[in-house]
Amino acid sequence: MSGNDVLDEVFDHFTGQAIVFRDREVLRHDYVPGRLPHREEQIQRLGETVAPILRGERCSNIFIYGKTGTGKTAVTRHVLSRLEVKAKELNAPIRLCYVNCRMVVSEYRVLATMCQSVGLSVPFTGLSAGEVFDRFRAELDTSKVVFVVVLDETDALIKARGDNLLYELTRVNETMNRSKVTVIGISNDLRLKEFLDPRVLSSLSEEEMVFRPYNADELKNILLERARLSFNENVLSDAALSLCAALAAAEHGDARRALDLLRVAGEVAERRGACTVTEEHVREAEKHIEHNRVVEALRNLTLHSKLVTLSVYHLNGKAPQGAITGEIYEVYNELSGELGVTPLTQRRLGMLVNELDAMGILNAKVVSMGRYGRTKKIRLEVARTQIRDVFSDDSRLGLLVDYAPKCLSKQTRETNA
DNA sequence: TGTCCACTGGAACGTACGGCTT
DNA sequence: AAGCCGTACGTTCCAGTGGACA
Repeated sequence: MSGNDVLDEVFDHFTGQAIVFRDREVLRHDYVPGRLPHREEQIQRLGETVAPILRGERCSNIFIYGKTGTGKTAVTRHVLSRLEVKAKELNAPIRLCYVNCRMVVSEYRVLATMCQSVGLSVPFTGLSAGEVFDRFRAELDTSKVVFVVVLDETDALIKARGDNLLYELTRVNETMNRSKVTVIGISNDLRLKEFLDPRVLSSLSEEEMVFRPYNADELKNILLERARLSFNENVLSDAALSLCAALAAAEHGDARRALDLLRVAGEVAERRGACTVTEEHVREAEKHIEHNRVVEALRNLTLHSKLVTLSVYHLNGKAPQGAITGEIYEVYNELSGELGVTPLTQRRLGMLVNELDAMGILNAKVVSMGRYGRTKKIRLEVARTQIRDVFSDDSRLGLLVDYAPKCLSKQTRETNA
């Protein structure tokens, strides 16, 4: 059979029978459903808080905490979109601006996005943040309007750049005559308060909301609701749905994760030509998602981070219980030499290890070896085969996957002696 | 009980780069 | 063209530290 025949078969199979999905878009993260089960209380509370805006008054700043997939963003978007509609009906002047600080990670870009939403275009770079802020304030104050800015994943911005922007935003109302600004901060990190200046904290948290994680039953209801819209009738087995809910509930009640599992399980079933989505498809989906996450993360690492990972890979081959920073630096130096790259300092390597730890590629734990100092014990957190697969495809690193570091054989000889 | 190792991790600073304003 | 600015990525310096060992 030629390549074209194979493809024809694949495509025919896919288009001929849309058995599984009715509308898979409903399962995507950015889909805002009409109803948000188990968040009625939060919707009402947020609604009550922002309602004064409809009378042209500024409402309290709001800070929303909760882990990923607890519905913070969905509730906020839902309430604000209704607010916007109502404001239009009543002719109340409002402007909404939504910024995801993980995507828009610098203070400057956040300001630029805010400028955009008041119809002010600013250059990509070249101005100081202060200048952009002044322009934003001046433009906003040319008319009487309530400006609501939602800073989603604020924790990302604050950890990277500090709370200067938030400080400015909370004080901006003092210097404007006509317009008013309200800030809605959303954070995945409940400990964010520790990073904030007390002055910022007090004015930002005029109103505080905490979103508890969903439990398995609640997740099941959410999934049921979405499944009705996204799957065809009688396709999804109850067992598969319950499993998605249970797996996501075990992982801090993340609805996003549950929806991902459901979508991918549907796709697995579709690919296999199955008529129903079963528990087995969900298990398969779980593996699939994790595998993709790791492969993507490994592929996108910088050269030095890849070299560090590879050094841990080589060391863990000899000592699975974990290698210490000094050893890793030695192997890393040798690998860099093989590639003809200037190695980074040990200090920098320490930071790269921390980053890899945060990404879940490595596991680093500070340990004290008493008389023999304090260091980090570092292990690979992903399967060795995954490292092999991804790095073997890399044009530069491919050769180093099977390379035997000289400093390692020396160490082994010493321990044997 | 004090010493001392092998680091950790904070802070300040350096450099290169793209891109704006004047 | 000069002077800034933000960003990314890195270096240098150094105080601090947990706990085995003498």
